[in-house]
Order: sequence, then C-alpha cells, then structure tokens
Amino acid sequence: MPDVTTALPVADHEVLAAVLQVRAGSLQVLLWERAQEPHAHRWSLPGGRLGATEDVESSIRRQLEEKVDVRQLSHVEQLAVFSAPERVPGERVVASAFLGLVPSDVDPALPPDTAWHPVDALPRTAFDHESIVRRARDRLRAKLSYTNLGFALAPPTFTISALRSLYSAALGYKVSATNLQRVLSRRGLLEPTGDTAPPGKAGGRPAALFRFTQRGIEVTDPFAVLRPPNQARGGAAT
Amino acid sequence: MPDVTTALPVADHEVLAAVLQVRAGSLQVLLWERAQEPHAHRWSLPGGRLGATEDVESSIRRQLEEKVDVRQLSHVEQLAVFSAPERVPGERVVASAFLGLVPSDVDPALPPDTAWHPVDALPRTAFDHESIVRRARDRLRAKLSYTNLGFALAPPTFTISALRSLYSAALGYKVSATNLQRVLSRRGLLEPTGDTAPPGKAGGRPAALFRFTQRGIEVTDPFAVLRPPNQARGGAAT
DNA sequence: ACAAAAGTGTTGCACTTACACCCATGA
DNA sequence: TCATGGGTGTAAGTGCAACACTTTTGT
Repeated sequence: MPDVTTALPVADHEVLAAVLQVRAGSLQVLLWERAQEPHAHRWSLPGGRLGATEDVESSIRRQLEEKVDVRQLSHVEQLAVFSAPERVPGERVVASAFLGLVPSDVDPALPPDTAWHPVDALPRTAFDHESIVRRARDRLRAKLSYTNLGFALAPPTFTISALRSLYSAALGYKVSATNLQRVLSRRGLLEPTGDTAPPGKAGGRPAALFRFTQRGIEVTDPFAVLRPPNQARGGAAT
Repeated sequence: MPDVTTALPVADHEVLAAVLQVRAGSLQVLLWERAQEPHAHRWSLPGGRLGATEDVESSIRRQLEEKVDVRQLSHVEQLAVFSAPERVPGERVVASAFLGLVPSDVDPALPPDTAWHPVDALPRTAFDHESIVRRARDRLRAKLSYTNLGFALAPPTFTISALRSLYSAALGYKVSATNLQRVLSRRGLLEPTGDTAPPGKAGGRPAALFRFTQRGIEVTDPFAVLRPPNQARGGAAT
C-alpha cells in the first residue's frame, strides 16, 4: 500500500456554517462574496480557521460573530466533515461544517459583502459549499419532522398561521395550519400566551398567540417503527 | 476577544471508528489495548492519522484493514468531529469519528491486542472514546428504525428468528419476530430465497430463509409526521 | 400421535389527514 | 349583516402491536 502518512501535519482545519433563516417566505442562507482568488466573485459560507484553544463549535460561533450576533443564533449543530484532498486549491484544508438557524423575526446587520440567498436558487458558489448548503437544508427538513426544532425558526411568540408559513417555507411544501397545531399540541410543544394578534385590515377573527414550551432541541418522535414493547405511545394495550 | 488563531496549524487530524457487530447475543465494539502511555492498558478505538492524499472515509477504511478486512465491513458512516483542545494529552489532535458495521456471520482474525467488548459493559477506555462508542450505538439504534440498515448486521441469508435476535441485541429490547417480518416485508426490504434452514434437534417446522433486497443504506420511513399533502403513505384519501 | 418451532390471520389501538362547520372581528 | 380569517369537531385511512391459530417438521 502507498504510504499516505508521510507529510505531517496533513491539513489545516476550517469551520464553516450554513446559517439558515426563513425570509420573505423562502428558506435562505447567509453567504459572502469572495473578493480575491481563488474563486473570486463566487459566494462562500462564513467561517474560518480553527483556533488553537477552541473546539469546533466554539470556533464557528466566534467566527460568525462578525456576520450575525451569536445571541441571534437559535441553534447550531455539526453536519459533517468535508475532507476531499482537492476540495480547495493550494494547501489542503479539512472543513467541519455546521448548520446554524436564526429566528425569522431578527434581521441582523450585515457586512457589505454579505447577503441572504434562497437555498433553492443559489448563486455561483465557491469550492464545495453548495453541497454543504444542501446538507444543511436536508438536515433541517428532516429534524423539523421528528424534533421540536421549529422553535429555532420562530419568534418568541407567533400565530399558528405564521408558524405554518415558516414550516411551509422550510419544508418546501404546504403544511396545514390545523394539523400543524394538533401535532405540536399533542406533543406538548406549544402553549398559548393568552394574548391575541390584531386582525388584518379585512377583519377576521384575531389569531391567538402561542409560544414553544422548550427552547432547546429535543427529539419528540424517536421511533418511526420497531418501538419497545408496552410503551405509552403506539402499540395496542389489550 | 483573545486571539486564538495564532498557532497554525492548530491540530493534527485522526480518524477513529467504532466498529460494531452483534456477537453472542449482544452488541459489541472492537477495541485494542494500549501498551504505551498515555493511557496505557486502557482500551482504544482503532484508527490513526489522516494521510495527505486521502479523505477521512478512505482513511478510516485503510486504517481498519489491519484489524478487519475492509470487505467485511458492510457499512461505514461519519458520526461527528471530536475537537476539544484537551481531548488527548500532548499535541492537539482533532478526531473524525465513524460508525462501522460487520455482519454477524463473519469472525475476523484479530491482532493479539484487539478484542470485542459489549457496548453496554465497556472496559476502561482511553481518552474520549467511550462517548464515541455511545454515539455509534445510538446512531445505529435510531437508523434501524427508519432505514434498511439491518442488512448491515445480517448475513446474506437468514431466518426471521435469527434476524429478530440481531435486532433485539442491537436495539436492547425484545422485538417480535411476527411484527419485524411484517414491517420489513411491507416496505419491500425482505424477500424469501426459497430455501429453508434445517430445524433444530427438537424438531419443529423448518424456517424459511430470507435476504435483504438492497445492500446499500436507504431511508425507508422518511417522515415521522408533517408529510407532504396527498402522498402515497399516510393520510386519508377520500 | 405429540411436541416444538415457524409463520399467518385477526383484532384493537394510536396517529394523522382532510374537510366541514362554528367563532370572532372589521367594515 | 356580511365578508374574512381563525379555530374545532369528526370521519376515514393507515400502520403497528398483540395474540390466537395453523402449518410443518422430528421423535
């Protein structure tokens, strides 16, 4: 076998984040436009080199500070390592990719070279960043179904129809407000604040305001099938 | 903010794998006993340094060759990056962790310092390897429920009761052979070979042999809830 | 014939979607 | 009082767990 271990260290390490937010009815990702070669004028994920005294999650939070205030990030999680030797030109760089989420009610001030782009209509992207965005989008879509991750897309309080818009935009298909409310309520994830939102100009019943009962991520629907016997949910109790 | 980016490169990169197999009715992981400091006599996951010309998956497959023939690995996937600065003593090392699976019918020849250990009764482990094993176990358990990953634990052909034992051992709770067969058959994952296995000494009806229809991993149960409207599975068709 | 093990039929329950209907407000 | 949008009741469909029963072999 060829000796592939001779040149040590073999790689620098960078961290990258696909920061997603529902904006103007579509799921968008934060990108910045490269001014310099390589891949000048292409759009790139925010991030940078891993520092000596930080782990990858601390690092991505630190690096995002200049784009988005960390307090505005409602959720951050690892996606995967991207490590193809030629993934970037020049010195080899291994990347740890992250998914970040921002609630729909915040609109961070951005540096001039930075902008939001719909994930389903990306501009020309640098390196392998398009596949990272796809991974982030797919991860979000999956977790919206079996966890409470919706809290990370929503403002502190919201109407059911506003929440429906967020889920529809993130998932890419229409969601029924009726069923969304029932699913989330049955799981105990939603509670009414007692307040109502003012109706629109055309009138109509004022919508009740809700909040998520928990702000941290939690798996709410752990087993699709093959559940343990005699558990509370699922199964027939004779 | 403190400058954490001065010392470059900040880390070497290693790859580690939790290789799991159902053996003797329990889910076990492949570990080797460290002879030297640090952490001498503790048990460690197989792996090693990332080479200059390989990506992390190629690397872990290469490194595992000396423990388990790569052809015997039925599935390999990334788990996560472990990057705490002090996770190993001395020079900093960032680790990419993998889950590997071996079918229950193979029994690889092992180096003398290497052995299988039940994941729920681990010996004293080195560094952060115990949490990597836990992550691997949890990932396997989750994916057994919503993908066809069972194929990676099973021999090419098997009886339903043998498959039931594998699922029970991996999941950690009893699974009904009746319902397991129905769930997998309904999804089109199982097909009869036409042959039967000889009955035991006490007699009994001979068991039919089955095989998985696909050998690659595939998500079979993608949405727990919030399915797209008017899809084939789930929902009420009027 | 009897015991043992494998596989099938049937029933009941839980969950979800779809759709109709009722409720609250502004003009 | 009428239009508009929010919220609830109800029925239908699907999938899974439990358990009884049938089938097929060895002794």
